[in-house]
Amino acid sequence: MTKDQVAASLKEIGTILELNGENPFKCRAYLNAARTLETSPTDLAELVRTNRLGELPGIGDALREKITTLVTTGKLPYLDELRTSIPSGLLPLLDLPGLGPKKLRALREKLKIESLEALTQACQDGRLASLDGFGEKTATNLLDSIQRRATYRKLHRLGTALPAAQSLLTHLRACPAVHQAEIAGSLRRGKEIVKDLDLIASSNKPKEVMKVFVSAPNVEKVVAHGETKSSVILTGGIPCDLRVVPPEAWPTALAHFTGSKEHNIALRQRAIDQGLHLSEWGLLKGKSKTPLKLKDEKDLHQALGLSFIPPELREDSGEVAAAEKNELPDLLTRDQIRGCLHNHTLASDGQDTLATMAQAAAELGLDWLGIADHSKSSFQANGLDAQRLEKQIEEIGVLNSKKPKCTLLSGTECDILKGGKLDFPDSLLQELDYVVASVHSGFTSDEKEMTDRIIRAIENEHVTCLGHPTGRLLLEREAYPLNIPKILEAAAANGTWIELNANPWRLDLDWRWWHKARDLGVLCCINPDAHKTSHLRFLDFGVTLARKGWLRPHDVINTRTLAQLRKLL
DNA sequence: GCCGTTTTCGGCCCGACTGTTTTCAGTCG
Repeated sequence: MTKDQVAASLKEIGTILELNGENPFKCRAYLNAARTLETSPTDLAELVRTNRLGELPGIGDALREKITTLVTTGKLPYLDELRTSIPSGLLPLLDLPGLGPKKLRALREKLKIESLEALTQACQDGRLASLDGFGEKTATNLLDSIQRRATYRKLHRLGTALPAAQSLLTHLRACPAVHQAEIAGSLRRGKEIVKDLDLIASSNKPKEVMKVFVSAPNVEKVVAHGETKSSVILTGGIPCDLRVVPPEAWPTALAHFTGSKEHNIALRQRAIDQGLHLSEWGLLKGKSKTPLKLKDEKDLHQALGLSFIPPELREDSGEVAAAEKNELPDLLTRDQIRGCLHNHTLASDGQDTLATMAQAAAELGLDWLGIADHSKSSFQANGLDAQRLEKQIEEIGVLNSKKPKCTLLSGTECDILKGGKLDFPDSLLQELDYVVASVHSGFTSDEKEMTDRIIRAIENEHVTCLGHPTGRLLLEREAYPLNIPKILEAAAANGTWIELNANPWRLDLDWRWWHKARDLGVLCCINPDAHKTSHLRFLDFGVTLARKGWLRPHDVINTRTLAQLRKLL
């Protein structure tokens, strides 16, 4: 059983226990363990084999035993038994906003509700409203939730969420009552997928700010409208929360609403250990009612004995311990990016010419731009054959002879065929400045086959960089099965770079692996995979995700000057 | 169910909003 499958099983246990009215802390222990596994970059099978599971935080004897059983046998009698205690239609009901374990339990015991249909019926015929603790409003809201279910459940890619948040932010900042306003939540932490948008503002007139917020042009429905907190659904279905705090609470509030939840818990625990009390309203010393004076988040972290923790790192994955020892990495920044390697033109499936792409890259401040059009086996993308590629190499030579602001490099995005053979012969590959090798076919292979296939390409001396390593399309297509630790080791052994594909649909390799990759000595290449000039801006997403993966400037080849790059190549 | 250099038992982050209530439980982030 894979790590994600084990994590899903633990989550299921925690949820069923909640529904059965178990001790909430016991439930949380299972949910915490699931998260620990999901975020741990280590190989689960390896941990089990070497009996080191217990070293993970939050995993004690009971969980170690259950995880071991899951990994080695693929089953868990305890979970099977739990499943028989609840009907299959019950769990999905928990996804409805406003319906938690306690209410669902009451509905099940008093009204025998065990499915969406039964719930809808009870809301409509008045039985639900007549229950203790329920009422008319609850029934209406639940019916509304059921109707909007698809919308509420939707997740959103960074590429769509960020522009929506920025436009709301502009709307808020135009309000004179607003002191400061910022994007918070998972979006500020640079998550590749977000559930909702979190905005925060400081003001002495919160009511006015809230009024401006709920009446913003792209608000479709107001879910909650309070003095300091409101929730809306935007057209397109993205939920958005706004919190408004007085200006003096800005640093603690910004930190609080940026999260993550787990990071916040770690910080609050740290505050308690130091005789302090931390909440969104401020940092209090002992029994004092007056918050310490803080200028910004840096001040807050300092007051807790920490160096400043950038938002991207706040996932409770070692950042607090590193900040305590002043060992946080000096993260990559956008202005350090000088070029990128994986871009397309009209020759294959891109929409702009070589010259236009070079011009656009220069306008973004890039010194060098690699062109890597598809190879011949990618028929669907009008891949180049040897002859057309030779012609492109010549064209690039001509353009470069005019000494443009941004120098072009000749490359290819060469298909890795089944079995690991490349789509072009070595004799052609060696004429190029570099080679990005990617998989575009045969996604149904099993893990071993796909891993071997890719490693064979990594071992080819002409392959510079592995393109979009897992082939995932966020919220659309799963990654193909791959042993990523093995891929990373092969890349390290052969000096092959790994792409961080910055297209918001991909963001592949996933940020969760980069810390490990970095420690293995694997170099990262951030690539927009641009199919038109406007896509070059995807580099911003790439930088965010690289930061999230703890990458420093020298871990990323995009920071090299053209001369340094040529030497490396 | 996990955890511990004050604790091996008794804690486990903290607060806003809603809807149902006359003081609070449930849900959410």
